[in-house]
Amino acid sequence: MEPAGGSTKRADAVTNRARILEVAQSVFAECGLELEMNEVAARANLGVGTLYRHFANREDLLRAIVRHTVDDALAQLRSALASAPDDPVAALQALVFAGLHVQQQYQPLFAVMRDPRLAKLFDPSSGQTIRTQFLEPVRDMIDHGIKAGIFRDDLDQEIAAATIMGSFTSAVDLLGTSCSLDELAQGLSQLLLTMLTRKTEK
Amino acid sequence: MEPAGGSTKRADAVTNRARILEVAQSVFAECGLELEMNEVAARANLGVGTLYRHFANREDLLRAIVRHTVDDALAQLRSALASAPDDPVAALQALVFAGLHVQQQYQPLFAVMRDPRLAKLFDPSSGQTIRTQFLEPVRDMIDHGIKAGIFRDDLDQEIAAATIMGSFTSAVDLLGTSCSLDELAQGLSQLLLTMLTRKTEK
Amino acid sequence: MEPAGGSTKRADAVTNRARILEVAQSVFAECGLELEMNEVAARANLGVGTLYRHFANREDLLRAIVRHTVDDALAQLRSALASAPDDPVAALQALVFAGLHVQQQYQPLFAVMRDPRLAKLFDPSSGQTIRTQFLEPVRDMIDHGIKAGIFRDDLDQEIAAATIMGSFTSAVDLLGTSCSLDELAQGLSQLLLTMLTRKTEK
Amino acid sequence: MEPAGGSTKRADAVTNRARILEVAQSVFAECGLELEMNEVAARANLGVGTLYRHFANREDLLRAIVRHTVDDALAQLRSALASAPDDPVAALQALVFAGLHVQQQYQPLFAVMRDPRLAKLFDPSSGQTIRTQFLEPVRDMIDHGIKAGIFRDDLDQEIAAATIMGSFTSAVDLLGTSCSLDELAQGLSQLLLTMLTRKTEK
DNA sequence: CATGAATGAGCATTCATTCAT
DNA sequence: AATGAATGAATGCTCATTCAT
Repeated sequence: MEPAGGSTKRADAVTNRARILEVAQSVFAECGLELEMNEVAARANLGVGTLYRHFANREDLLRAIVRHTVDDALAQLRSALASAPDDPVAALQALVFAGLHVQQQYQPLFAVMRDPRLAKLFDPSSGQTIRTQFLEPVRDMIDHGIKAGIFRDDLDQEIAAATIMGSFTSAVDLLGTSCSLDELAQGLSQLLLTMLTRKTEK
Repeated sequence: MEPAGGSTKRADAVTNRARILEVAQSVFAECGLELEMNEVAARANLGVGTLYRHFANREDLLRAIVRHTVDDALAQLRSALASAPDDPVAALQALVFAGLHVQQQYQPLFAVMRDPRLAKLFDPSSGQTIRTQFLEPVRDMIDHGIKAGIFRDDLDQEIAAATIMGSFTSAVDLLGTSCSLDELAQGLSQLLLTMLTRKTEK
Repeated sequence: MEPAGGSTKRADAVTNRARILEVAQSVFAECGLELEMNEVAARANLGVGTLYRHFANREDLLRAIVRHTVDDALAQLRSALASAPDDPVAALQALVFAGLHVQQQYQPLFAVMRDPRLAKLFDPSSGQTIRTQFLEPVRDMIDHGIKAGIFRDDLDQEIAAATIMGSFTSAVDLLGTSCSLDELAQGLSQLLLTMLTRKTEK
Repeated sequence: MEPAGGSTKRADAVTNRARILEVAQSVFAECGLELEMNEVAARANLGVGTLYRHFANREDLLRAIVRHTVDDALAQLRSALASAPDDPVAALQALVFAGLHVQQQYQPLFAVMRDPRLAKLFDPSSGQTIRTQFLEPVRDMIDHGIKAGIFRDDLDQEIAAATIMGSFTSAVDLLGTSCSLDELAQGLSQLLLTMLTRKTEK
């Protein structure tokens, strides 16, 4: 069994957890919650036992995958917003692009995010929380835009935020194969701007 | 095992498939893709054997459930649109309400609609197709609105349709527990109208 | 797969539980608490699934074996006592014989009876109770003998009962291979009588 | 992993086997035959690898535990007898006390002594032999008592010895929780003396 | 035709043992 | 010599599917 890095085995042990998580994520992408421990182990070129050394059980691994993915996705969204802190329109465009990108990158995971069984893996409370987390950056963006006087101030921010997040998902799911991500981002940004911006005088 | 209803077996047999499907749908609502054949049979007051007389295997049953659900959901959307054929704004409102309703009614199914496992049950192509079907009624509505001169004519109809469909899902998923469906429908209709209608002169 | 009885399969189902229990008991005799479900199934010429139809899990089966054995053993002891209700000496002799017989018959089970893990299979309370049950018939016998004026009335009945039960176990365990059961019963009866009976005048 | 004691490794190595055995015995006391190599190693503050340097495999370790325990138990019994070489009654009392003590101290081991699984660890023959060893000191004691003219000379010494040994086990198992060891020793000594001593003139 | 007992492949998990460091 | 990460065979249990009744 040759560790990918080619370095010594002992040194590998240190990074093994990360490697497993990486492999597991790709298995998850194919199999969803039906991810099999044997499959993960085989693809990681590890014995099952080694898997269990790093993750106490299947649910633990699943949780780790979700957390890892969600953390990364949120980081990408926040980083996009941070790139244009003073320009709400640019912020929206950056968010749309990042949102579509994340959606595409992690499509299989988000595809399973609404599965009731996924909720059971987390505290009953946090089940709702996971998806709700994604509203936060969007809400922030809307808030900034309103305060800057660029976005309409009669928006129901919750509903607007949910709609925006949902648009990323459906755009990639339904149109992702027929358009490029850039085209999608263009069109969607424009649409959402129409929705968010003040009506300018004719 | 005697059929619970007490009606004659013969009469039952005629409608058995429909009854099973109904039961199966409710089992699916609880268990999602983890639906068990024994469970369905038991709740339908049938032996497993009889279940297999109507559906060759689990995947078959799952496919039938999905088709049945999708058909019903589409019918509800179309019927909503049909209720206001000449008033684009009313049509949108009706569609929003129907969309949220359907989303809530069939949440477990739609929650799993993008699951990689579900996709495997259909032709690789039709997986995309199923979800794409839902765009059609929305596209129709937009089209009518544009032709009636009420909706903006510079819309990317595809993207708008996807956004609208997506908004139903996220609204129910993310806000469904904190608002009533009616409140949601109100707020969402307004938001989407802002997005769709022509800018009126100040 | 030919059912032992030669009767129809359906009819077998009725008696299957008993057959499994019988087989399981003999597997238990060899393997003790490490009894394997596969082993039991194989020896019963049944699939594992069938085993699980009759016993929800390994512990359930183990419990059933213990209960079955204990019940039978106790019945044998009580029946021996009942055979000489009015003659304490004959009752002791009958008890000794039955005790040795039961001990030999179920040696492997009793060998495991003190295992702490066995206790965990039952209510924490009944853990002690199982073995304690065996004291009852012995105590009864002693009591009768004392009331009949045949046995010494200065006996600590608890300790005497425990000693008698213990003598069955050690006699069979330690001497069972070198003496016949009858010889053992002879010798042991005499010894225990010496212990129990009043000292007669010289 | 540094040995906990902080002493030098070299010095540890010398006594390692003894230390491991001690630890293993205490693990065995808790887990019985389910003793785990990792558990033993961890409690001995050693890597598993080191454990395997001293005991070729689990069975080896188990055998060593049994031998060690049996040796100690026998030594305690013999030492008790040696404390009253000229007084058969005192010898019995000492033996009873030592027997109960040993039984309590090593209850988990003796509880499992007849387990079929344990038997497999030894030559088919020695399984019997181990337990038979315990008869020897008891037989000696009886013999002395008879020769001293204190004990009855019509005793079947084998059966008497087995009964005495068995009484230790059952007394502790069945009554150990409700009486103190001293009370038990008192009562049991008296009972066994009744059994062993000559009938004195009225 | 309906039934449900039987089947057994499949999966999560454990733990004795090995061996590169 | 000591270590403990890695291994994978083994085991309990589930559930889709079959088929004798």
